[in-house]
Amino acid sequence: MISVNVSDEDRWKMYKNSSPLILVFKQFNPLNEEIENYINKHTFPVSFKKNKFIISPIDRNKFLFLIVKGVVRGYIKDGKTEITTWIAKENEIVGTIRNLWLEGDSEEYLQALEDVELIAIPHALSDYLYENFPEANIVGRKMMEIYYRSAEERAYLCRISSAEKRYKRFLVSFPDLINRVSLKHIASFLAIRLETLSRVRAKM
Amino acid sequence: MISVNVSDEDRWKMYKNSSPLILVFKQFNPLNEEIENYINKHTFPVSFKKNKFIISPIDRNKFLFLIVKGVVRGYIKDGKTEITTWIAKENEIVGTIRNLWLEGDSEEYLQALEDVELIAIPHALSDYLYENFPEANIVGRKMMEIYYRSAEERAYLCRISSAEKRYKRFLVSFPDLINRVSLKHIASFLAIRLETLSRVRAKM
DNA sequence: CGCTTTTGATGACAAATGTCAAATACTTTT
DNA sequence: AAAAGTATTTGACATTTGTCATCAAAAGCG
Repeated sequence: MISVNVSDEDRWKMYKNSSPLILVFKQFNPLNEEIENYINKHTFPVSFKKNKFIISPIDRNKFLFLIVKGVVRGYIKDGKTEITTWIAKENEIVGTIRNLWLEGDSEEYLQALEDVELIAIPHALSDYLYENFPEANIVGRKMMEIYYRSAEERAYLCRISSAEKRYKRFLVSFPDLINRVSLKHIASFLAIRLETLSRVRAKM
Repeated sequence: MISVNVSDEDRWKMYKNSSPLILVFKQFNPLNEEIENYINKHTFPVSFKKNKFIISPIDRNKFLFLIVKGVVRGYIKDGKTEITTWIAKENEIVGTIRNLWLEGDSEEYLQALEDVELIAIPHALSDYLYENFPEANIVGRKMMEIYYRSAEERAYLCRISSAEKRYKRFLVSFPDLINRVSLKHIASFLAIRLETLSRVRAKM
């Protein structure tokens, strides 16, 4: 379960009249007061310590999360090995989009790679906003376009032929993550072993 | 340039009162008559022979295309090698989404892998629909969610550790493409060499 | 139909990457 | 500061995949 502890309560009060989510949404479209109030009422902050898992199986598919502070990775278990499929930071929204293409096929996990502060966005809220506020669909559509592009970049990145070239592309595409994420996770994201990444870096 | 030849004209007449695009959109949300008319007026069919390129540099970023018939691949040139990043078939919409994350960095091409029939969707039309019809944003948002999932699947697929496992995943995720796409392109999509794919298949 | 081009399969070998083990460097905790 | 736990590097070697050459099969074409 997602636990709301004391410091979360404080943050909740702090954010009460203006969830950081509002600022993100407003980058895409103006919002009226009614929708802002609704968002403020139905989102809440949560925090996780470094290395903790953000979604327990129980809460899977109940929330999306805006990252207010910190870095989060998403990964899928393929037998014993973990495959990191994305790494996200501040002002990005993460979480499993529902209606998985191949449901039940492989489970996705989210893990905090730093102490993180998140805003939880219940899927029930998204549903309500999409149903009742046309502008929510504008915001959602524009954000999905951006997330689609970033997923395409990830799909391209891992098809680059050599470990070295993939790493170089990573440096260009995600320059800010290099110093925040351990090489272990970067290697997993690049679909190479830690030792190979270490050698690629030594050579450069 | 996109050329509209005689048979395209015929198809245009045939589709005049109901672009196949309408049917696709209606799977996501009802459309009123006004928007239907607008779509019918501003989309048009085009066709390409097998192996032809669908977007010339001149027309890059001017259209999306609904695939009515056939298979299309998208690829990016990485030096001399082509990297196939997706393969799409009937009822999917393809084309470069504007506002590339890293613009000018790498060029994306579209190629017909069978004789294809497409409906061209000018970006100007998308813009107009999003501006003037709230339901267009509902349709767009829902479609982008689906395309996002499929991009995530592609990003996951190519991170699977061995050629054989990637191929097996491909068989499960894209069963209908096996018999329509040459192994050359499947190998490129799986980020392995044709010879490797050939050996993986021989072993199975 | 015969010719040419493309596609796919296979062998021999090279190069890249993975695996395992150990050493070193960093962080965190006590 | 010492101890314990991670993170990263490095070496030796195994395995996978790529490369190049060749051949056969299939598809396209006059």
